[in-house]
Amino acid sequence: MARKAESKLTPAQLEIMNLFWEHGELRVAQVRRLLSDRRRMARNTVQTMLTRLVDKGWLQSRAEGNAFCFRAARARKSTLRGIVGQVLDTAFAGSASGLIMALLEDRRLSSDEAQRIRRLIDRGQEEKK
Amino acid sequence: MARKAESKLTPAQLEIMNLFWEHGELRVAQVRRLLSDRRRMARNTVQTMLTRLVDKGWLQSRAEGNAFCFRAARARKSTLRGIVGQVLDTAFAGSASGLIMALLEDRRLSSDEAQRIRRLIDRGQEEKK
DNA sequence: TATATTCGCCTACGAACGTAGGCAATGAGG
DNA sequence: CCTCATTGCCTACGTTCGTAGGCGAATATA
Repeated sequence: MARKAESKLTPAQLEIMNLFWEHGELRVAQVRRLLSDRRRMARNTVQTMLTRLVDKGWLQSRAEGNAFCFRAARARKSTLRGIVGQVLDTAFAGSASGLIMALLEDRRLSSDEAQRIRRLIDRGQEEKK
Repeated sequence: MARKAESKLTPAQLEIMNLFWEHGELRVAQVRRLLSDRRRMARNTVQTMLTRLVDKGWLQSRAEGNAFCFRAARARKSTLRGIVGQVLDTAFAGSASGLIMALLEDRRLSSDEAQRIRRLIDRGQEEKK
């Protein structure tokens, strides 16, 4: 599949991408409205960001009547995988346990989450065999 | 402790900080030499980056003779914790298991690492009680 | 029909980054 | 004493990011 250069997303861009992954297809005004809860910005700011995200291949746009519809061009899953991989390499020298250690220092897990994670690890181990 | 605004490190900056966390106190020329393995840059480029890192409180400098010595001003551990926390919030909406899931999808763990991580989780759970 | 709203597009601007050139001082070697 | 390499400091330049203003077209509304 040759992931193409993965031009890292900034936090603000990621925040926008999250909207698309959650809501599917959106128009500029909708993005702005959804975003307004946590981050107020002018219409043109949103427009610019969307345009740039299209330029870099994170969004696709489709003309619908007089306006435009945007939607995510890459899956959330693989994107997050890329982000984690990036952090893993640059900050933790590839040590997954190092990363998880930092994670656990920062946040206490709920028993529920701990359980879930344990299952994930076990499953990963099984597949490997 | 009031972590002060944590003005995020870029990948290049993190690469430099890693050198300081590993080697302690360094001068410009040394940084450049250590860096040259993976990233060749002019002396002044290194100098500029160090100056900026000092400005932002990531490094401290100390005059020694005619030259300067730099060293990390913040601990590696808390910095990494901050980075992970940032990713956790912006990309995974605070879901630690989501992050770990992405991690496990990207890399197969060695049995060794899996074991270590399980221990980390168990320990976290014990402390909580 | 006249006015207000919505939208796309072009342009801009300050900050931060990565990159680096050039100059002045200082110290080492001949 | 003169020359050369090292180092600090100031300045600069192209790019990306976040922010947004303004113009013109289309659409809705009075």
